[in-house]
Amino acid sequence: MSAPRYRIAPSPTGFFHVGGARTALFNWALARREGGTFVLRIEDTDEARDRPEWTQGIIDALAWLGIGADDPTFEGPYFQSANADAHVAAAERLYDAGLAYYCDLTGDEIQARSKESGKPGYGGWSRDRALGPGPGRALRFRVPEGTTVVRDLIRGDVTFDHDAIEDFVLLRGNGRPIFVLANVVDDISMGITHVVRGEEHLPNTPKQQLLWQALGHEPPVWAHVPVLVNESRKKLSKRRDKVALEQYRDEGFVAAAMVNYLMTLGWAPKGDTEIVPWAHVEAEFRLEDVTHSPAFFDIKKLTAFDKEYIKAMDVDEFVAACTPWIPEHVDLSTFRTMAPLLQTRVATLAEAADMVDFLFVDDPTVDEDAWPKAMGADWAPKLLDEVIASFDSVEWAGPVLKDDVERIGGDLGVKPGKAQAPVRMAVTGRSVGPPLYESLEVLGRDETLRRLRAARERIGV
RNA sequence: GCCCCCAUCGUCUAGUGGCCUAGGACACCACCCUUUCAAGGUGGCGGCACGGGUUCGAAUCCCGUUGGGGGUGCCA
Repeated sequence: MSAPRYRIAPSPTGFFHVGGARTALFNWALARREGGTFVLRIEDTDEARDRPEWTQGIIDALAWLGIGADDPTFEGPYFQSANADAHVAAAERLYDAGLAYYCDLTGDEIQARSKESGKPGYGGWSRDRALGPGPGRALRFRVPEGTTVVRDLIRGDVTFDHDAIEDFVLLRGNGRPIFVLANVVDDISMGITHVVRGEEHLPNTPKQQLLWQALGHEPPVWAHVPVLVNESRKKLSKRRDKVALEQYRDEGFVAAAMVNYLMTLGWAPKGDTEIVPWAHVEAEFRLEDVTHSPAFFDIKKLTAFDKEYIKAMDVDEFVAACTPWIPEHVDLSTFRTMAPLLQTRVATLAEAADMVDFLFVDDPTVDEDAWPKAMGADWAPKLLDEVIASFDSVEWAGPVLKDDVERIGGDLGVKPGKAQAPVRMAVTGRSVGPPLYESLEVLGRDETLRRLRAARERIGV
């Protein structure tokens, strides 16, 4: 048997759907392991052709996931529209062979007839009228009697009665091919052997299989993966759900985490951990093991995966990954010394710079809601006064500063956890953040004292 | 309406007739640790939709019910 060829056929709509991303990953894993190829075919439309950035967006999104154009496994992108002549030619071949016929009924007429007869849909009105091609006439496929069995690698054999399949349109009245036709013709001409796609395509599969056979080819191996749903178990939609892969990328999710998480939707690696490297996925993933039921795309769990991946990075890797979100005014070497403290604290790469931004601005932005709680205690002014006095001359090292603040707090009858609060608020402007004394060490004596004095002044007497 | 798919903790899943007193992960809760927040550690909560079969034995096989989802255009 020759090398398998997998494909995805996304329609460019301005963003890449996370569900499409998962399907791509499934195909990619298989193609790589089996020494096959992975074909990207854009199901483009007139509108999309005027917007090359949409197609580029898909390519960029795939590249982010690690599905790269520089890998010989990858092929494409191809464009459906480039093959339009072949689609029409195939349709005409079917007409010549008597497997399709022309029909002059309009949509309104079909509806009227359906209403009159009480039977929904197109009733095969023009089947035997022997109409030739002509303006406004659509070419319909003559669905034969019988049944079609779709052999699905995930779902097993699914039987469809032809009675329930209409004589569907191949060419529109204007002569342009319809999606199903184009899809099959392209799959055939590109030598696709495996069609792994979303479950929503399963009901249309018998039509495609019929077309494969009518065109004289053995149908490919089918596999329909469960859809991704939202919290109300509806298919993820652009309108109400966060489905654009690009959005997660821009918010600072780690690509490897996204890849790993997406793979666990409908499939699970053996063992007690779901956090597994791609190499493991590539070696272990089997379509036969894919779940049958829809999966909820859970951002909370994605976030948990992201934290794991961020924690596991080495420092340089982490700093490099954060770079796109680090503003100009941030000193990179200072950021790097703080980095290990951030890695256990941030959920996304974008949060890191923000968490230590107080180190790099003239004055920290004060969280006014948190201020009263941190500064309101009656011992707070006194503590600040003594800390200021002591910090003026104490050795400037984190552990020393810690002992100092805790000693002063202790003298006032305040526990270590509470004692640091006013200092933290004064210096960082917030009640939560990275470890305080390490931050002070990095900030330096002069700036720390300046901020402490400013805060003390704000409290007044 | 018709067709198709699906059904294990809140969520993602393991489970392919005895290993199941149904396992893990995320989330949640509690405690420990602790300079805030995290991280880490320990423990807890929580599920086979329902009803019939088949079988010595069913989460697992069959049938039905209910529930959910998808498809059904001269859309892609």
